[in-house]
Amino acid sequence: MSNKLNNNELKAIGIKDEALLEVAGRLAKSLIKNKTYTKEALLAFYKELLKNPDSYTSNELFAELAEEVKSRASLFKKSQAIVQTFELRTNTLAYPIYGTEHISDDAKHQMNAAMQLPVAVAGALMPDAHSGYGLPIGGVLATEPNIIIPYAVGVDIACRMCLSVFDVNAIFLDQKTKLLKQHLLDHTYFGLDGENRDQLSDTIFDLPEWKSTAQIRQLRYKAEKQLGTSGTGNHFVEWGILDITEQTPELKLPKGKYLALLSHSGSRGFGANIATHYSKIAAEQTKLPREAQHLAWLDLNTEEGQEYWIGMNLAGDYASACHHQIHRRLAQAIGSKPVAMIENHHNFAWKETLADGREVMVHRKGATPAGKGVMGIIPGSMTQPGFVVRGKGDSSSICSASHGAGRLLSRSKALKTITRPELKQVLADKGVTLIGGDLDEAPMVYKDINQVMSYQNDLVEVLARFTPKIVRMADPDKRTKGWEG
DNA sequence: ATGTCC
Repeated sequence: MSNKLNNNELKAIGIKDEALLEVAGRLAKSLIKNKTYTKEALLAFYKELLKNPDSYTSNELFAELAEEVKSRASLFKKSQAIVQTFELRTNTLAYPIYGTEHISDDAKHQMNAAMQLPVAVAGALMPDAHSGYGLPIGGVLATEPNIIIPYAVGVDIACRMCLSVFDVNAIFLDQKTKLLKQHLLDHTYFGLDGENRDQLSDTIFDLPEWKSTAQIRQLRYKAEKQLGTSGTGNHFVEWGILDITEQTPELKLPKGKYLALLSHSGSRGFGANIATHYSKIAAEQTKLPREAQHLAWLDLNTEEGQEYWIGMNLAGDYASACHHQIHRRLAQAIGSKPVAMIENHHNFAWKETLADGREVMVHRKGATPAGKGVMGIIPGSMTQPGFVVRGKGDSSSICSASHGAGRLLSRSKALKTITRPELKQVLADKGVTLIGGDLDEAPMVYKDINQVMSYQNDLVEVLARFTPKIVRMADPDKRTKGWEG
């Protein structure tokens, strides 16, 4: 006879989400083991507690479960906060646009709307900008310091880059192409793959923030399963050649060509849930005219604002941990350790101080932090180089730079116009091996990165150039078309 | 970006 209640038995009486299952299961194990309750008696008791959690919040044994049930009930309750309606300013705050001739009018109109928000302080549009949801991708927006706009951070909170540099000659890439390709196949997981793989241990879940809100507790199990996985769309893990052109302490190595690993991904389902949940709450609390409705904000001086801030920052730490898992697995596979690691968020918000001394909240949605001396990575495409950069601290750009080349073609247009043979040809011409990847991520959907970089000479200094050689992305979307090799 | 339509 089992001495514990299994998840199916608990689910049958209505204990469904992961955080509740954990608490109820743990409690059951000890109470049944020490014979305080029989299984049947405890199930009956749980049913009663679910109906009436308030009656058990001061019960020594069951307070934790009762509180958890109560917090679950209030999670999606409509916020009691005051609904406030705002008008846009009639004047649009001026902002610089880098590479304006290659940026769509859509993206500019979206940025204009952001610069009419009553909470806007400053902004800038990066040379890879294109239209997004709310703030354009490539948009930088500084607001009053107590304001946070979920859609100016983006749905993939802490989408970020991570580069590992190995003290291994780049010749290794040609000599061991097959082996390196196999390592990517064995040690990277995209989309929903790999949720049941063996995990490396990680201290990320020791953070107390995982216990901070009901939503975060509820998402923890999913986050554990997805730790160290990549997403879909433009996410990738790739081996390539890092050509160090400036000797600098940050890159540790002398000028030359080295093996390097570059990854692009974010906070997976965890961050997406935080983002959509608080975007809804922001839209309920902050009513704005139609052209700015997706720029609704939360005030950090409210409970909801504080919760988003905690969730966003935890998503940042989680996304970073995901990259580190990927890099650890692949470093182990090649039997080496990186001598340097460069990384940066490009969908995030930070409390910063402008050059004139004003305290602000800087939202970067598809923009690389480029404060003075701050290291970052600006990827190009599968067939164009990415760049290791050091920020110059340029104040007009709000210490920011582009987060890549930027899209030239929308996903839908790319899927209609680019063919599989065209993609194969361009990869063959450039000597790039691709595992997975759909036509809407083909290199020709992106702007010319060299041109994009030419617009940001005042914003960043290039220290090294990364050329992708073996790329892994999510498999093509099976609903649109198959991948036949 | 997201178990991409609850």
